[in-house]
Amino acid sequence: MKNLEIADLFSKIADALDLKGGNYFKIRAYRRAARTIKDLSEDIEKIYKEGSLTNILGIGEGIAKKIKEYLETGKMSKYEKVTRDIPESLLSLLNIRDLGPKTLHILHKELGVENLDDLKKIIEEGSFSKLEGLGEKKAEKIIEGIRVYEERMGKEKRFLLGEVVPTVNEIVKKLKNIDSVTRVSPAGSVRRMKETVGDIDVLVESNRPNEVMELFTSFPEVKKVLESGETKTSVILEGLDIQMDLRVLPPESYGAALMYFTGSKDNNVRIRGLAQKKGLKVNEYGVFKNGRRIAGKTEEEIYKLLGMEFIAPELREDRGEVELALENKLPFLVKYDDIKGNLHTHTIYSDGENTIEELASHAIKFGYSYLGITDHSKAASYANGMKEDELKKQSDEIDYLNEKLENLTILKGIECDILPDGSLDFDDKILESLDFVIGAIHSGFTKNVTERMIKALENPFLKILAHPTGRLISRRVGYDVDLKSVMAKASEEDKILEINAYYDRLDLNEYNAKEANRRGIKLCINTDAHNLRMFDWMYLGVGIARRAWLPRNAIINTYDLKDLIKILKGNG
DNA sequence: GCCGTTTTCGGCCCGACTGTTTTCAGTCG
Repeated sequence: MKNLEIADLFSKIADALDLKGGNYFKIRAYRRAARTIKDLSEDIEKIYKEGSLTNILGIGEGIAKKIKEYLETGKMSKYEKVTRDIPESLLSLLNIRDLGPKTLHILHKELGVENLDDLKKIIEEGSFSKLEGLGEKKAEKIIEGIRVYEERMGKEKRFLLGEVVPTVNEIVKKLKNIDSVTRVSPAGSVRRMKETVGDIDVLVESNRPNEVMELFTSFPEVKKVLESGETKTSVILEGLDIQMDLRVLPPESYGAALMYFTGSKDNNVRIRGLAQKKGLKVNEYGVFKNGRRIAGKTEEEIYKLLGMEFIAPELREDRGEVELALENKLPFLVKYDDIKGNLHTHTIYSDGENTIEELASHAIKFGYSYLGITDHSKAASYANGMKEDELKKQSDEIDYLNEKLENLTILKGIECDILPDGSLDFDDKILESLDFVIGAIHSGFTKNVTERMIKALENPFLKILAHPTGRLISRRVGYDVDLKSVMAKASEEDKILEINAYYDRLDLNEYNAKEANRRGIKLCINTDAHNLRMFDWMYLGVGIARRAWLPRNAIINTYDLKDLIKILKGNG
């Protein structure tokens, strides 16, 4: 897949043009194309060969031609032309906060800055502040920007969604406790449930913004205040060292502001353009007609006024959702409380921290009607995998508990290792005695993974394939696997793929989940819980499913027990 | 560079905060 390479080229073209003071809209078009291509789930080469590049929103004749050139020759003359006189070391300086294209262009032209060392030097020497329009304060801001930039080695720092949500919830709770605050909501990529986020946006409804800002900036969680005005305050938080932007707006604007600060940027641009054609103006204060506000209290009334369906935050990425909303054709998404059970959990029988009974009472607290117990099989020695006799003992315990429990059914499952030869870790006879079998690869990540998965999927008792790519977002790319072939097999054999909701896995990711659904493959959202706290991750998995536009019936653990068993037993 | 149910040309979202300024440009989201 050359998607990322190509996206990167367009992104650099945009940066280079930006630096040279090129046409704003042209730059925006390149940036948008870069983002779109980066987000594509399909191989761009395949799309090119089908001749359907220009069917993609934001890719027209010009950009399609450049993609064609790159795919056929390995070069993109436009890129080479615009970056000829701009070293890459200069372009990357655009990632420094408070140092934008205009300033960098001047520094390059007037003082010959080409890289980070040059930049540091001219600031130290004082020649920076001598330039017109630049002063000491600006220099200080850029020095701070350089510090952060170096810490991140020039890369954009992203945080795992699951990593920041507890902090967000904590701060939201505190903001709600402020007297003059009537509504609070996370916005931005946190609200859109992106698997990684760059910063935290929170929106507050209040008629006393100054009071809110003052209280907020004195929270112990706040490490440093970057800027603070009447409607917007930016800070760096303790611990995660993440930027958080707080916005405060009055009730009549809260919905408009929520919509705007939720984004995405591309979605906003599209909505505002749409409004403009209808003779309306949309900003974070409301919808205006001839200067008069006609909506803004809630997102719902704004969408309605614009003649479109409500768009769930998870869909707001400008991937065609605006067009569908106008035609009332948005998918009916799976909801967070549609989930009726967790089907991948571990107990003290293998590497979990809790007993079956403890998990069961926790599942009841979640309002679940079933719970799948799936401890590791014997090959998973690192995880204290179960031998045959332990599995039997566990089975007896589950029978006993099921007699006792009224509102929950415990299902007998196993997370069975897929061995190096693609066979499963227990005999078919044992597997047959269980309610369902999850297959998983836990060793040999680079050894014939595709073949092993395909062979395992042929086993009639394996129903669910766990964490199909094996990735850990922050730590490893995952198995060396041809997911397309695995999906083809899963579709043929009527098997289920897991969305593992553990916050560092989120595997399948949203793109793969969408592809699986397109192929008619059913999915299952599990938390892979090793303790009670890990049940909480379920909402992350549902977030992925919603971002993948999945309807409820694509997810088997939204089904009633009766229908679920039919599927797990292969009669569904 | 992209795009079109008034348009194949002429538009392209809109505002907050800061610093260096006396009215605005740059940066960010």
